[in-house]
Amino acid sequence: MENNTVRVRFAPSPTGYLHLGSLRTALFNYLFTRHNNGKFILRIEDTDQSRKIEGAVENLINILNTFGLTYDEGPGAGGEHAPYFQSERLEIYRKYCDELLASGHAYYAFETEEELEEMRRIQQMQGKQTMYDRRARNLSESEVKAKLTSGVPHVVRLKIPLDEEIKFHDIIRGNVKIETSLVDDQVLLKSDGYPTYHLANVIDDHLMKITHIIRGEEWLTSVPKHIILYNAFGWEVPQMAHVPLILNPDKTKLSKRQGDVATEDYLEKGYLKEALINFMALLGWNPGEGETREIFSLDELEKLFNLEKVQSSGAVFNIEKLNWMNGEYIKNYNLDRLTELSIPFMQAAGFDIRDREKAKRVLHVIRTALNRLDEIGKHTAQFYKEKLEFTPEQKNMLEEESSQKVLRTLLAKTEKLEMITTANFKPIIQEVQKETGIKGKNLFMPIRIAFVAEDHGPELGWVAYALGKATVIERLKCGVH
RNA sequence: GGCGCAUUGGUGUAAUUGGUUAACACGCCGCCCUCUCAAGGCGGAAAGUACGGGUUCGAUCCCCGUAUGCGCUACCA
Repeated sequence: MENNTVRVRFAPSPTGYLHLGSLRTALFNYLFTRHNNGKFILRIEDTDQSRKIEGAVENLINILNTFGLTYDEGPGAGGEHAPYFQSERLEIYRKYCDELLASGHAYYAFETEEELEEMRRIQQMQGKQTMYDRRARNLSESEVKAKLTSGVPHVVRLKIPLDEEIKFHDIIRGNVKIETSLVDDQVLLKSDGYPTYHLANVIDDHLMKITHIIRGEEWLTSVPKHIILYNAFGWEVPQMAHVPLILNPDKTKLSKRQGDVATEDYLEKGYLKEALINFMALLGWNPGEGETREIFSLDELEKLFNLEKVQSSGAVFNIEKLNWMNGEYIKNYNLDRLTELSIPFMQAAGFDIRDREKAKRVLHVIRTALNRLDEIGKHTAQFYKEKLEFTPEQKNMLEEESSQKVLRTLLAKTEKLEMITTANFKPIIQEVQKETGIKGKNLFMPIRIAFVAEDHGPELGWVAYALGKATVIERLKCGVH
């Protein structure tokens, strides 16, 4: 039973923020795991000492949690394959690397980075392809021993078999084959003693019993290196699925240069996590079979997701559609939760939101106009005016004889109301219309202006509801002479 | 340059094992609703499936070639 449990991993390197592409990779991994009742493992690939960033891991875990992409094993969650930080597994890599050295699948190399650069420069000048010329493969045993004992800095490289063809199957792309003559003798162990991605990744995936590797397409061409490693160790190769890239509008790989790529930034702008998840899931995947719905909860996605329906070509990140989808979520969200989420944005816009009930009413009334929570300020402002300031045109409108009639009649009727609800104010306006014979713009505009000193906004009945009876009465009294 | 992957309206996608007026959504345009702004409803423009060859009675779907795009080509992941 243990043997056929699906085990999947998300293995980011902590960069300080979660790239949208990584979010989607994490999501696909998560969905695949849950769909198959498997285990989701989080592993931190922090083998690049030069890119260490303080707090990056905490941030990453935080984000995964807020999106509900919970993992079964990993930092904080424990698990029998700990530690889950590659930087804490150095001895493991070293041990397996020694094995490779002993079996002749790997070898020591002593070139400095400068020498390698020089080598590449020459190759480039000669029009040859740039790759390690494998010179250290010819070092005699005694030469190697001498350099080692005298402490010359060294790396360990993978001995790629010459002239073989590596074939493999990718769940998303089908069969792929690559000539080994084109594959570089990859560095496995760096001179600082840290493993490269390739070594650490293969060892950990095997040790952690990963059954399916789901990662970005940019890894596709390095699969042969990994397969050679699995073979050298005599390990079974996990199944693989390389998901398409997320692209900029100009079809290049989604990058920082052309907008926000950090998931955090989207949260800050008031995109809801449910909308982000929903949208990212549909970027490169769809349920197929004529399904035309597009709004899916995480639960629904878990039920529907399968790797076979993942697209094989890159998907442009269409922010217009995200905006629409986010708007859909805002319109249909539980109002109390929406209010909670909105409070920080209202605060940021400088409103006094101590009255939660009012904030809730305001949200109820303006949510249809919203695509993002950070747009809240401009739609909410009219409900939080301390005192009204009228434009000359608005003043004229209020002074009109008919306007005064409308306001007076409305005031009398409003005072009789116990409280204003979403439904009971509109009928009152209609009564005013009947009694005064005034209708259309001449009926509504004076009221709107008297209420909020604005020409636009939600329908009047709702404006009154959001304002509350006390304010409505007060404003009407102000408007009447 | 080499290698790999990809290619359905502007964008995301759909199209039972080859047979559809090539569907849905976003965006865009128009109309309706309406005090305004949104939302909502209705409708429209927009791809003959990158191009060229095959295979087939028939190809978006299978095969080959070309073009284009992207990715990789580090002691980064």
